[in-house]
Amino acid sequence: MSESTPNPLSMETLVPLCKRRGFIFQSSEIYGGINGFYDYGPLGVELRKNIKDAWWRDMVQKREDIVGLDASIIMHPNVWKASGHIDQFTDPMVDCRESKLRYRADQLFFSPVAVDGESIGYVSVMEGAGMEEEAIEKAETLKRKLAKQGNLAPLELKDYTEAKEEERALIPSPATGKPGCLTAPRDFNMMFKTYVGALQDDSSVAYLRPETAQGIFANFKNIVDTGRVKVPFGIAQIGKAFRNEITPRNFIFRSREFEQLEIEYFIPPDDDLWPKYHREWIDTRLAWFESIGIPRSRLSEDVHPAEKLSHYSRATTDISFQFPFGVQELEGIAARGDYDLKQHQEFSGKSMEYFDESRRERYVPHVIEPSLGVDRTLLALLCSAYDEDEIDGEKRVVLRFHPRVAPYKAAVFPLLKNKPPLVEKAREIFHSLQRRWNIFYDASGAIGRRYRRQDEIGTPFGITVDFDTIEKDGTVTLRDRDTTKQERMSVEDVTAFLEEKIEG
RNA sequence: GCGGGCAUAGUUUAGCGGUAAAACCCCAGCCUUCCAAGCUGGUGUCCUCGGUUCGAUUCCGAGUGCCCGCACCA
Repeated sequence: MSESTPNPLSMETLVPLCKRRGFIFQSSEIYGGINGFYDYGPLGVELRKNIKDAWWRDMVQKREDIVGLDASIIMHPNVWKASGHIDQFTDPMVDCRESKLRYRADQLFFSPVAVDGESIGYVSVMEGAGMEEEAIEKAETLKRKLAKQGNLAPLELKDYTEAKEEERALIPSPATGKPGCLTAPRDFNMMFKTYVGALQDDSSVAYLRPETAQGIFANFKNIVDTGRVKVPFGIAQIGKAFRNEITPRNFIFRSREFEQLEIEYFIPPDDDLWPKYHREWIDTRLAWFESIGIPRSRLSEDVHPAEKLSHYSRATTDISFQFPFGVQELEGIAARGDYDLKQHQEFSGKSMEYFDESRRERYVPHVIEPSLGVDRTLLALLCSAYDEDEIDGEKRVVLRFHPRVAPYKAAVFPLLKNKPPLVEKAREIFHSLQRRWNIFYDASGAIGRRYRRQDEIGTPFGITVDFDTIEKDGTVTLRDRDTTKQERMSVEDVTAFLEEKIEG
């Protein structure tokens, strides 16, 4: 669509447009705003809903092997113990006051250095392949600096979370080598905490879910028992999730409240099977992005290197999008093995085994997880759709949304507002189309202005009632957003035309 | 969380120690037979709270928000 144009959109252009046209507002703006939360206005909510509907239609309703679910946001706290979020969503962080660098305390290692039994200080290194050699080198340097003679005692590397307070004063920063400038480890738990019931004590603590996936795993047994599903099959869910991000950034890209579109696709546990399913899902998802108007040229596959994989993951491939602020993840497609179901089996004491009739055996299925952010997709759509061109020497801003996701599918105009027969006919056409789609009606201002207004909110078609419509042949003009070309067609043909463009 | 920058109308900006301006947008009306035309009218707590001052939108402090860098990001 707009692939040929360079489209050098900056966030400084997009954010005001989103506000001006009612797509996205900062949350609680009248109170000064709240960091990391956003509200969707009249057009944003339509765009959002169209993304979710398209996904649900294509991933759930049009497939025989996927069923839907809508689990609650607050679940039993043990769900998060089993999933590992209570322990591992907490990353103890350490700041270096000198270099302003930040480290994860569990990735930072230190050791006392002793020469002939006399302690001469500490060394610190970052976790990594050569960290032991690096530590020895640093210890030698320290020994030379202090002009000590003798034998270096073997180093004992421990991670920084185990450092005692008196040790922290002596441990140098790995960057500057200066002792005592590292802070104590501080916890950043990313889960929002709340209390269930009237009593606000430790027994009533609950969490807002940081991902929708666990609601699916927690219902696996229910769906297997009642859903008439057979492996391989998937469970899909759309819902809000919450993460207390340290630094929300880049508009709605990383916010503290966001919505996920997730599928857990359960497959047999054979080691040679999952790569095939993983690949299939990557291809399915890429094709879907293209079907809603995100050009393939701005999408890429990023394979997570083995050493950066999460503890549960066998392989993760991100589908990334070229945002104005860089290439960033839209969707993660992870091969999660049987980690989650096994964890819930252990913590709940309930069997998560599935009986495979065709193989006459029981197993805990493995899973492929395509996990997408609605808000990120919406931002990617806005970035893909935004374009500027020139009509008769006038600059035009146009959002070239695919008709399927466009907030309004068409706008209906009487050519002139002060001629009642035109208005009457336009209202009639508007009401008739409105029964099926979200349609805009506008009578105010010059016709050119009305077209431009619709261009800027991405309405793909304009339908104008003029004197030929009421006096001659009953045809209207249908104006195309992308080309600005018009063609005449009968009112009856308009419906078929729109249907073809939107649903076809 | 750290460092730097910024905050005036819906948007983009100007301006001043004496209660604020332009353009565009938006709304209503007039006019208008297809691409932001014209005319008339309308819409504003200078982010918040403190301090200095006779007087603060302006100077100072704190808070909040936004942007950039670092770090973090299941």
